[in-house]
Amino acid sequence: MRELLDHAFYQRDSQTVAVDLLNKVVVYGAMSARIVEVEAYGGSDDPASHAFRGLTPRNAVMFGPPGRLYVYFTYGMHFCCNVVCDEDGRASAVLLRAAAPLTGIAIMRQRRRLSSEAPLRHLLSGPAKLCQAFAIDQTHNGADLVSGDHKIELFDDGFAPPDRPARGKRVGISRGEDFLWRWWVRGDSNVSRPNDEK
DNA sequence: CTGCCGATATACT
DNA sequence: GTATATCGGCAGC
Repeated sequence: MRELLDHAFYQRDSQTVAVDLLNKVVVYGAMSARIVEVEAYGGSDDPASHAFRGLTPRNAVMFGPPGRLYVYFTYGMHFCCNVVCDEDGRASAVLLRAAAPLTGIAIMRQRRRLSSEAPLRHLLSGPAKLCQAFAIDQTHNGADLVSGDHKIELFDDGFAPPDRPARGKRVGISRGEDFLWRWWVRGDSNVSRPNDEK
C-alpha cells in the first residue's frame, strides 16, 4: 500500500496534521524516509510562529493553500521545511523535524558529509539535517506535495501513527514555550531530542 | 554522554 | 543592533 496524501489530509488544524504525519513516508527522487518527529505552528494564535505578526514575503506560503512546502532559511546556513496546513488564507504549518532513513542512504550520507561508518541516526535527526540530506532549499518553497510538481511527495504506506506518541515543548523558541506542540515516535533512534517529554 | 560556542544570512526592532 | 523553528566541534566528564 502506497497512498499519496491528498488535499483533505492537509486542510486541517496543524496540531491534528502533525500527529497524523508521524510514520508517513516522504519521498524525493531516490530518497525516502519515515517521519518520526514533528512540530505544529499556528498563525496569529501562536507567538512562536513565523506567521504570528501577519503576512510577509518570507512566510507567504504559510498563508496559502494547504499541502505546500514552506521552506525557510535560518542561522545563516540552514534550511528547514514545513507542510502547510489549514484552509487557504489561514496560516499554519507542521515542521518536519526528524525522519528514519529508508532509501537513498548513500546519496544522503554524501550530502550530509557523513562517512559510511557514521550511525544512521545522525543522518536525519533534525530539521536542517533532513533538508540537507534531501537537498531541499529555497527553490522548493511553495512546492505542491499533492501534485508533486517538485517531485517531493508524502505517502501513507499503511504504517499507522503511534497510538500514544510522545509529546513535549517545541525546540529552539523563546515565545510560546509552554505549547506542547512537538510530537515524536516514542523510542525511535532518529528523534532529535527524545528526552524532553512533558 | 553533556554543555558551551561560533558560524553566518535574513528578518525584525 | 539583536534574534533566530540549527548544527558540528571540542572540552570535560
